[in-house]
Amino acid sequence: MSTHFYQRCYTLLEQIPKGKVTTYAEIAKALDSKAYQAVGSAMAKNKLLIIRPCHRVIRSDGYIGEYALGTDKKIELLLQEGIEIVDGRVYDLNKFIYTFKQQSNNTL
DNA sequence: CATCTGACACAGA
DNA sequence: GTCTGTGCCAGAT
Repeated sequence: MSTHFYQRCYTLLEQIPKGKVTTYAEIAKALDSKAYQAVGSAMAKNKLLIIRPCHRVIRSDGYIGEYALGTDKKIELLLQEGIEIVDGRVYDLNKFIYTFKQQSNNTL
């Protein structure tokens, strides 16, 4: 797989602790890119969605967004993680949001 | 609240 | 190798 970009997305996915969620934009920014949509595409293209907890990735609006197994399934999974979801969106996104640290070689 | 445009990476022709 | 279309989106109007 030469999809180096996608691989990075999957790697960041594993960085998300259980009970926490993140947004596509956050992942994109963590990759120093603005391809938030490409990040989502990585999840969709991912066949290991069972292994890769892509369900912990939601939209910046706080809404769950789409999911390969269906939005309802994604919500169910998040509920099991302990995320409070109301009316198809996270009640307190900022409460469960997880931001990636700058793991890049920041040699300032 | 609904709608349109913008930005980026990947797949197909 | 280049062009077009699209996608688990984001932000502004």
